Amino acid sequence: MPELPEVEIVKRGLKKRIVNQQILKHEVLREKSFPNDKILAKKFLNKATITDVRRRAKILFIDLSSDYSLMIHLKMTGQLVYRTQGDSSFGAGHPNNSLISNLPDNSTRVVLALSQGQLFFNDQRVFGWMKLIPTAELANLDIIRSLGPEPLKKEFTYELFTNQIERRKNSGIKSVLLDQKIIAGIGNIYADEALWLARINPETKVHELTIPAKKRLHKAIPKVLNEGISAGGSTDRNYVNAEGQKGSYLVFAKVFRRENLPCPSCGTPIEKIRVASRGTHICPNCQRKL
DNA sequence: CACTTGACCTGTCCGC
DNA sequence: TGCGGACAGGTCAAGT
Repeated sequence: MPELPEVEIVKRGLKKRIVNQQILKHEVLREKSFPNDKILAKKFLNKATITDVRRRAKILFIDLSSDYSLMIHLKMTGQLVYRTQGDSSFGAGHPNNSLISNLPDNSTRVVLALSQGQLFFNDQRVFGWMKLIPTAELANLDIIRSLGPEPLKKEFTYELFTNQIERRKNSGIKSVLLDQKIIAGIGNIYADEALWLARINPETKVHELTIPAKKRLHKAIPKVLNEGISAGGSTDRNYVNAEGQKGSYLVFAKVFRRENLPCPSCGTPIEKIRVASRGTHICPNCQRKL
């Protein structure tokens, strides 16, 4: 579900609302979603104050005054929704943005009671997780250390981009874009969008890419990610922001989930194919194989 | 080592 | 309406 733009939107929403609040207690409705030592959780989670909310790749960190952090991965269907009691201001956003009306619901896995509201970790498919980890140890975790560069940071130069993708020169470019060790934060939606914008067939091997194609792709990646953020994230099914509102339902998407609709560039019907065992959307005219 | 595939879960949608 | 199968935004552990 959530890719870099969606996780970024959740981060911003949470940061605005929950920093400086105290965690009064927590309730784990599904063990797999928060597989922590219970004594540890009681000691370092309850009574702690939230000091910051951060993001790296698709992973969120909620830092605590106990020097521990909640590390959260939403995977496909995870949501983090904050509510205050009887708050009527929610839902005042985009007119298409419907709101989760009842919480907890049948996908709620963990509830944090905060001093001024409640934070719900919902996750229909139970692939996501949250873990309590000493803040100082986060950067040393394998899962963090092995991540590729953040594509919206200055460090994401053309040279770094090509060095990274050429680590997998015999793979198809789409599967490489999805590899978090190569570039952090791209998922299935933004991979398809970036490849369309760069006019590259997703099955093209990295070593077959021309220099102009690589330059187009390097520019396309931050462009589509920023568009996603501007649109408030994209909602295919489950994604909602920290207020429980959906994103702009893929209004910015040029190919994703638009099979049989005309390509915005040339009018050819978009096709849905399978690449690296993922649903993949292309314009067969603009994104021809070499 | 590089690369691909199946598994993890639950819900929904589509065709029969 | 019911049932089986395919599919869904992500990542691993296995396999070749």
